[in-house]
Amino acid sequence: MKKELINIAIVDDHQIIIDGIVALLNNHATIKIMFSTTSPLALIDFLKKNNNGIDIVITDILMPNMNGLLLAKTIRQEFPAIKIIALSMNGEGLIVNSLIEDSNISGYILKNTGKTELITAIEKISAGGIHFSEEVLIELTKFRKVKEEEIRLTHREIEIVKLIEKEYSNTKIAKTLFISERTVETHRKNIFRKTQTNNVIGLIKYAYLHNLIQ
Amino acid sequence: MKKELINIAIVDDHQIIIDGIVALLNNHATIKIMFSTTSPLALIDFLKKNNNGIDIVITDILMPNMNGLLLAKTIRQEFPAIKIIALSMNGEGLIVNSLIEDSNISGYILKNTGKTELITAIEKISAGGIHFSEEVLIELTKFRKVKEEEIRLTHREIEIVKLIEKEYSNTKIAKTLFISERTVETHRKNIFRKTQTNNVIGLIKYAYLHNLIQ
DNA sequence: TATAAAATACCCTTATGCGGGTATTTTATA
DNA sequence: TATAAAATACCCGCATAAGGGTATTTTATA
Repeated sequence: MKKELINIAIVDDHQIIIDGIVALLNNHATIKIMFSTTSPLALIDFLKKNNNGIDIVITDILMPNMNGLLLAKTIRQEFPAIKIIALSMNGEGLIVNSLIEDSNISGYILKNTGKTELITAIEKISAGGIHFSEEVLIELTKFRKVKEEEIRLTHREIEIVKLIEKEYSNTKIAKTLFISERTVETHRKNIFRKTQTNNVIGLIKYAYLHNLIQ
Repeated sequence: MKKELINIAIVDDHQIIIDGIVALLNNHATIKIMFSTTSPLALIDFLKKNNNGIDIVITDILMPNMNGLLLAKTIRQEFPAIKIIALSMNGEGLIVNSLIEDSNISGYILKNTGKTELITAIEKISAGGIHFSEEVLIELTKFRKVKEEEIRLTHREIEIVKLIEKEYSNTKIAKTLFISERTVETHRKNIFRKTQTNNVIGLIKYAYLHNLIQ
């Protein structure tokens, strides 16, 4: 027995985007918006209390508090039948990758694509398919290549990167970690080698890019 | 003779937000959306060719190509009768301030506010009033305080900051700008003094924070 | 056109970073 | 418990950054 309506829940920390999506999707006969919220936790609560037929969750992936990534993982674990569409401002390489690898999302669309693509995505995904914005696919292949060559930093190394980012000198890092300045220098050298950088600026950019900091 | 309809044009680089706003405003009897585009330049073109009664322009303020700030200034100069509502993801202190000081915008609303506030804002502004989201007002007073202590970097200094961020050494910066390495060192010293930093990392963080880069 | 601001350039010294090594001890893990 | 990985620590040396000055020329702007 096939369901007629596609039931949707929306999470986005920008109320106006929710209002917008609601307004434009409600005109479609096959789509029904059951729930919308600015709080990912509120969605989880809703699903737990009242999981009456939500098919697809549309979620922003850059939200404060609990980010879209965590939300996607939670939904995946607790409500595996629900499909997820990530909605994003841009194709953030790292997040895209995490979402697809760890959360098994079904779709990823950028906010700069129009309502037509959104509806197409919803219908494809509801039918069991997947949908990714073209830009996302491009970003993804770019990122995958980088990742293969990526060497992981050790805990100690990450610790030191964080102190470098806090503008600590080698001397201060040594004092903070109760180790010799020579050791700090060694770690620093290894970090540069692994990250393929050769100065602090390159390193800090790498750290921000790979989310080593924050 | 009072006009019944409020004629609106929308600029936002995210098509989905345009679709959303269009969808939710078109239900209102007093509001008519005359034009919408992802390109600020397209709006200027439209206004020049066909300035038939646009009352309010709703514009995103963080757009590529020509930013909302420039758009606001242009509209102010060339079509002073048109009122501007800035639409933003967050209350970016610097931009908020510039918009209000230099562009005389009539309203500033955040995207995390709902459709009710948007409509209220439009109606208030159409009647000759102003409307700012509460968060924006808070951000504004905070920023005003900071700004008093803030010293502006010169064009040359910003140029050099950008090269530092590109991991250029003083020697390379000197060669790139066809100036002496001594001059670069002087600029660097002045930059550190002005930004109240004392190493490249602090400087780069400052630059990112104050949007000197990109 | 007078004045201020910006851009240019030099002097000096000390501190720190960065790159090349090698080597030992500690901690995981197969 | 054997082996690898990680963390520790030292050597040397050069290059560069950073902090303290002063001073001239160029460019805006009132």
